[in-house]
Amino acid sequence: MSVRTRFAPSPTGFLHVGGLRTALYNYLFAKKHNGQFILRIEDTDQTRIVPGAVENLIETLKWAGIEFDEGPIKGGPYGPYIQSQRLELYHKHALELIEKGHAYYCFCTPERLEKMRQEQIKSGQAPKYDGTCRRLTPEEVKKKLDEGIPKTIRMKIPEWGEITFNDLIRGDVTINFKVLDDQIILKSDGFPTYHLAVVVDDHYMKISHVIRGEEWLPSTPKHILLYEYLNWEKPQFAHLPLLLNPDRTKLSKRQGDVAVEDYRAKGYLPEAVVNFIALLGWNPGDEREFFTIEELIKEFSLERVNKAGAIFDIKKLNWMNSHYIKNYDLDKLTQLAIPFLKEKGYDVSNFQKVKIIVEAVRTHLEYLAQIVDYVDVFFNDEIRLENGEAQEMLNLSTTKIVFEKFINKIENLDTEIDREKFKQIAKEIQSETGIKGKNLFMPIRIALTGKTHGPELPLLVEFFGKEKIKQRIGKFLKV
RNA sequence: GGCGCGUUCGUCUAGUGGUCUAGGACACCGCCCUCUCAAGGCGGAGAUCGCGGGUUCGAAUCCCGCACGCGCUACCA
Repeated sequence: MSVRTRFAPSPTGFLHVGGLRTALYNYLFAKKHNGQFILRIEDTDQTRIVPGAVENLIETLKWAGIEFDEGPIKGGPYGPYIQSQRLELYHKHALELIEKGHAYYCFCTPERLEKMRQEQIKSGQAPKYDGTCRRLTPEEVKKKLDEGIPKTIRMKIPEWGEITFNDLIRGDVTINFKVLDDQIILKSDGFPTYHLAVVVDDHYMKISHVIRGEEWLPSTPKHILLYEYLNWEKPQFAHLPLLLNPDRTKLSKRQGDVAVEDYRAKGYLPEAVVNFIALLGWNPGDEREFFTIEELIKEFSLERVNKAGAIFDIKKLNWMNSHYIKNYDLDKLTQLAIPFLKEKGYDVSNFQKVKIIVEAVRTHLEYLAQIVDYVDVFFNDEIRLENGEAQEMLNLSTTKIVFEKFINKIENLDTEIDREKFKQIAKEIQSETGIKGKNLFMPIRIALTGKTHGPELPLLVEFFGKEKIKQRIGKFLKV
């Protein structure tokens, strides 16, 4: 049987980093086994739907490099892949469950249910459906149905016994039926709840492995029961540990960014985000840390997924992202950096110049949005000495010689200056005058920028070009 | 409250009975490199393996209990 996994988010907003990891693991597992990865939209709660969320979800997965084989828009042999378009299927099987005696109509109002729950909690009991409608006679049911009273359908949980299932990550898990509720599987608005929809869809879509968050572990017995009631073959289950806030609660807003889009907007690279997230809860068993998505596919296995939740450590993500920034294709990186510069009003019309800037400052960046903190030196034409040390360097007796030589050599250049030519010139000045090291370079840096530290000098020189250099150095030569 | 799952440096983790006086990475500190700032290289500090009992010649690794954390307990997913 071929491996088929799925990522099944509800379209309630942005893609959460935890969701991205779930999607990634599903994708990696499917691809590792030459299987298919399916995207399915679980929009059975009509009250929580956010317009545009599906498009956004797809776009974000695409950004991350996670491609699905079947899903909304793209289609596939087992569609539609949006649950709100599969309602008849859920109805059909809900009815089948009633016929087989595994489910029943419930006419209890939400108000009564809520009141019942409150009383149960108050008296120290576990909140649980009291079974009122489970005990209705067929005649009573027919009568209420004929009267058109709003109804839901509940699945029957056996009154005693327990169920044990094997989780690929946690091993055998046993849960007693006593603690399970007669869950509503079809709501009064005609939509299924998660429990019915997930089982029906996973069956029809031939999902072989259900890989999802740990929050689903306690309700897995309900799903297994449904498979058994419907006489369907069960998939394998794997429940992933949760991603946590620094205070160990479930990763959430309010404690930093949780939407993948937030990271994208700040200029985190998709390769870095995917690499980092893959390592939160999984490791290759050796000490490698950097992986392309292809390498992840090759290495991934559920056996090496951890059981305990992992704190989302932004510092380590920053380190990993900075590593990717340092090694990224410079043209691509420049393209990605341009919007941040543009937004601050910097002139980005000359791509080659911008490229020099990016090359010069990339070692400082944890994420691209930070680039604007380092580029002032390239765009500010008003040179002002930043401190006494700068002045002291300029006062050095050797400085005047360096400046004169430098300008002279620049003027004799029949082409524009670049980093290599600058290095050559510096070498010449050194051999001709004996001035070297700090006394040679620092005055030039200061004359060009006013500052005693900054980007690599050869790149600054290449960026400014002959004219600007002559202007700036000339200014200090006159004084 | 009930049920379930989990627990190795601050964080991500390696570890499946002896090679663990517990390894790697991030962050932190120092040194080297260097015109500067970064980057990079090298090194340092940092974990009584949640606690208590067992089993065993020997336990981070197996068993039991406890504690703590998290999750679930909806006509939400």
